[in-house]
Amino acid sequence: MARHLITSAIPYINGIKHLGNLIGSQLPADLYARYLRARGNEVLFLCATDEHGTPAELAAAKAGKPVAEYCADMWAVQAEIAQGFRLSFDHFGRSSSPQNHKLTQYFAGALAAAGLIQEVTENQVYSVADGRFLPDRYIEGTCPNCGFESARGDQCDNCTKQLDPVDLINAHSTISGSTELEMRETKHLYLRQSKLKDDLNAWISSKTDWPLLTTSIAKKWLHDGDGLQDRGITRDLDWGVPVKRGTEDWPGMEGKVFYVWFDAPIEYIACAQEWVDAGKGTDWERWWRTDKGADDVRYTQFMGKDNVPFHTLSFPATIKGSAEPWKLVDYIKSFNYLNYDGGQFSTSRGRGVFMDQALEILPADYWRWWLLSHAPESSDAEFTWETFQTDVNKDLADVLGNFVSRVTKFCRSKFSENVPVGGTWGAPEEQLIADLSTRLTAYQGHMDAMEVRKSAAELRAIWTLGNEYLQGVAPWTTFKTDPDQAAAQIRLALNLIPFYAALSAPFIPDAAAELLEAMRVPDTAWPDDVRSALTALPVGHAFSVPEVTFRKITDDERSDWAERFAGTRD
RNA sequence: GGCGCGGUAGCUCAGUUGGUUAGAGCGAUCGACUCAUAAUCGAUAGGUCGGGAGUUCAAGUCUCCCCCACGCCA
Repeated sequence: MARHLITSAIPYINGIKHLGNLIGSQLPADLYARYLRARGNEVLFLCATDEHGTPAELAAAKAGKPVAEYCADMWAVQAEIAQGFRLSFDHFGRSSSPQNHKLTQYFAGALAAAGLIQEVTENQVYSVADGRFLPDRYIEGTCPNCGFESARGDQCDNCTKQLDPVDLINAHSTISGSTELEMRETKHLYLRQSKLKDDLNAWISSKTDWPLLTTSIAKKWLHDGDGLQDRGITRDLDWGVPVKRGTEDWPGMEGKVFYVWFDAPIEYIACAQEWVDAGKGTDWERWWRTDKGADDVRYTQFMGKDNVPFHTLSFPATIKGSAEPWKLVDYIKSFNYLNYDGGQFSTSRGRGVFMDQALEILPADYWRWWLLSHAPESSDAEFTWETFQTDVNKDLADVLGNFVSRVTKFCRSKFSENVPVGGTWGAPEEQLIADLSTRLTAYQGHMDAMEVRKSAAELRAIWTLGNEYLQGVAPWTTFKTDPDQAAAQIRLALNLIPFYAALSAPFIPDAAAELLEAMRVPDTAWPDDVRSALTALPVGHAFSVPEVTFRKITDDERSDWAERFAGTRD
């Protein structure tokens, strides 16, 4: 069996993520991780919180907490919600961990030694009242061109004219409102990505099997304008990884930290160290160092399209530039955006459903199924309450849930709560096995290829085969003239339940577990062979009729939720 | 303004390297069944594949122009 390293883009720390964020990386990554584990592969699935940068500092200030405390609290919140959605991370780390601090500084040292770090002195806007340098997005003023009052430091959103912060009339800090701004000289480190352009280009060009979305974004950044630009990797902030060259101080860089986009991807590696230090694993290097056993690892990253440039270029530049045998990503699966009811999900405006709210109103499996079966793979996708209600009711309650219900209840009323004896298989059963085998092969093919929507459609078709079979052989009719034959039919149908549970677990793990429990099957292997899987339950095996596995979403609930989540989050 | 992803049945989407009557699910209509969460199963209807021009024996599928929507950027 193969070894798979899987990472999901790490969510930013400042608040709870919405469903669009969830389906953009963590959820499909979890689907893949669960599937590969079920198929017997060795999997290391990592995620973490991305904690550094100005937004975290501001959010902490707004919450009235020291930033370290705020981040620790929010990490705990996000970890709990991730658990609520059954995201099966082997470790959920933090980019602020000591391991990441050390490793980030280590990479900076290696890049410097390779001649890929350049020290640049530049002028930036400094806010005396805030006591800090201000990124362009935190400076506003009146546009000298059109008079728009909320023009940002880098451009006017009204007339689109490109601006310099010094051009603005009445320029002020959006943090404090202070107009006491001045230009100050400051020194920063730049990663000379341009020197790695050819190497990165050749590498990206060799990835012909990557999603178009991934490679097209990468190539745009490589070739647009003057090509790949050198990138500042330090900031004048307090909260972050202190700038060091390995373990040594970096003269002239005192009091500065690495830019969040430099240290965040390195957390993928540091997270594996955290995983070991937490006592969950024994050797992280065999996942990350190709000279120490990671050469047979297949590394897959999941992310939304906004993260693609950093994962196709910036982070690979860090890895390649270090000239050390770190594991490079083998496959990048990227996703478009999920829209909410005709518009965008909006964290700032509280528009749409957020992860904590979703779990308050429905079990995780409902969301997992709908989001995955509508994953925005080829283009942006649309969430509406109408489709959510009809799809979930139809797929989960009517097709799968009701199948389990009709089979177990029929058996209980005509036979008992034990797998009945008697009868033999004939043509309909052979046909069912053939059909299931065909679809199982297709399902596995789509899952292997990370074709999420197609996988969901195939799984649903497998569920439907059970209903088709029952409708065809009609055990309720057979029973009147040939109870033994009806027993054979319902025995087969009962066996379909654990079979479905095994195949469905990557999508709907809780429901799958409930079905196995009801059927009194302690554990189930992936059904490589359909025929043997459908004879797994021994005659006389006791089971119980499960509770309603999926209740339906009512019209009242749908309209209530549509109203509740349309506006502002309180 | 530049760039990017799209524009396929009422809705959500599939459509490999151009090749027979363009597919699926939902919804709709009709029928079957009655074991089941008023569930299920079957059948039928529904599309000038955004518009136009071109290449070709043949284009949803390639080329050019235009329109629309969304996103990114300067």
